[in-house]
Amino acid sequence: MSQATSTTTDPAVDRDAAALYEALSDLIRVYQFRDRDRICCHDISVTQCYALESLARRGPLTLNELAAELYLDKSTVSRVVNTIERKKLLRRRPHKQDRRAVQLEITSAGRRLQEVIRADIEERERRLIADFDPAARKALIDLVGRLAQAAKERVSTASGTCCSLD
Amino acid sequence: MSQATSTTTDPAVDRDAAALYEALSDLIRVYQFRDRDRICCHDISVTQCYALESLARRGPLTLNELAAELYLDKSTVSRVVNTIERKKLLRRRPHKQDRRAVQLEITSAGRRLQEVIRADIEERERRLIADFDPAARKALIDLVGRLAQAAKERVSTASGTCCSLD
DNA sequence: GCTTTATAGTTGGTAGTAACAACTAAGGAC
DNA sequence: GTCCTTAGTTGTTACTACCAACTATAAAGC
Repeated sequence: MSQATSTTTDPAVDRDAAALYEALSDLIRVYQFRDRDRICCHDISVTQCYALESLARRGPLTLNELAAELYLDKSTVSRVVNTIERKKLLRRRPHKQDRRAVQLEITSAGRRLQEVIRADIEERERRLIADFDPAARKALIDLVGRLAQAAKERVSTASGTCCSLD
Repeated sequence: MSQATSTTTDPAVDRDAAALYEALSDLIRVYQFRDRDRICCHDISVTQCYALESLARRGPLTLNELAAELYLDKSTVSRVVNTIERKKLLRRRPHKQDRRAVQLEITSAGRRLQEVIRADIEERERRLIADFDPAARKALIDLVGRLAQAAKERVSTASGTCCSLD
C-alpha cells in the first residue's frame, strides 16, 4: 500500500493493468457463457444457482444477507427467491428473533441439485487445469483468490452509489 | 495432455479444481457487480459495453460475428445492437459483398465512451495489482490468459447443445 | 435460369434479471 | 405510545436471453 494508490506512475503497472483487463474480461465472458450453458440445462438460471450455492455454503440466511452476498438489490433477490421456492429448492421460514425477517433455507432437493451442478463445473475446471503443472495451479488459485479478495474489499468500501468513485 | 482427461485420479488436481471453482466464482460475482456498477453510470449496460468493446477491438463486424464473439444468440444481439444504435454509439451499414448482412461499426462517440469505461476499469485494475509484486503480476496475467484460452477452446469444441457433454 | 436449400438478420413470445420507488409490517428509541 | 428505522414485498420500467417463425438474399443443384 504505497502513497500512489490514486494514479500509479509505474508504466509496468499500467501495462499489466491493461493486460489483466483484457485477460479477465475474456475469461469472465467465456465463463459466464459456459456457466449459463451448464446450469440452464438443470432448469435453473445462473443467478438462481449462485443463490443456492450461497445458502449451501453459508447455511440459512435472511433475504438481506443473501442480497449482500450476491451483490443484488433485495427486491431482485426477493423475486429470485420466489422462483427458486416455487421449484422447491429452498424454503422461506419465519425468523426466530425477528418477525419481519425470513430465514432462507436450502431444501435437500436444492442441495442435491447444487451438488450436481458444482460437480459438473468442477469436472470442467479439472480438465482445464490438468494441463497446468502443480506449481502453476497453486499460483493461479492463490492469485485469483487474492484478486477476488481485493476486489471484494474495494467494492464494500466504495459501496453505495454508482460513480461515487473511491 | 495425459490420457486421463475424462476423470482425473490425481487427488491434487481434484482439490485444486475445487479451490479454483470457489475462487473463480467469487471473483466473477464481484467483477460482475463491479462492472455493472461501473458501467451503468455511463447509461449503458454490461452487455452493451462488451459489444462496443468487441467492435472497438476487432473493427466492423457482422451481427453474426458479434454474436459469436459475445457467446450470445443473434436475436439477443440484434436487440442489443438496436439499443446501442439508438444511443448513437454504433451504426448499422449495408455489407459490401452480402446484401443480407449488416456491418456494425462503432461511432466516434461509441469509441470515446468505450475508452472512458476502459480507462475507468483499468484504473481499478491498477490499484488492485499495485500491491502485487511484478513477478506475481506477470504470473497472474499469464495464467488468467491461459485459462481463458483453454476455456474458450473447450466451449467452441463442446459447443452446440446444452449438456451434450463430450 | 430456375428451383431448392442455406444463411443473415429481424420480430414474436416468454421468462428471468435488475434497478428504484413506494409500500406494509415489525422492531427499537425516547 | 409516537417516531424512526429496518426487513421484505410489490409496482414499474428496461434489458437480457432463449427458441421459433419469418423475410430477404445468396449459393447449389440440375
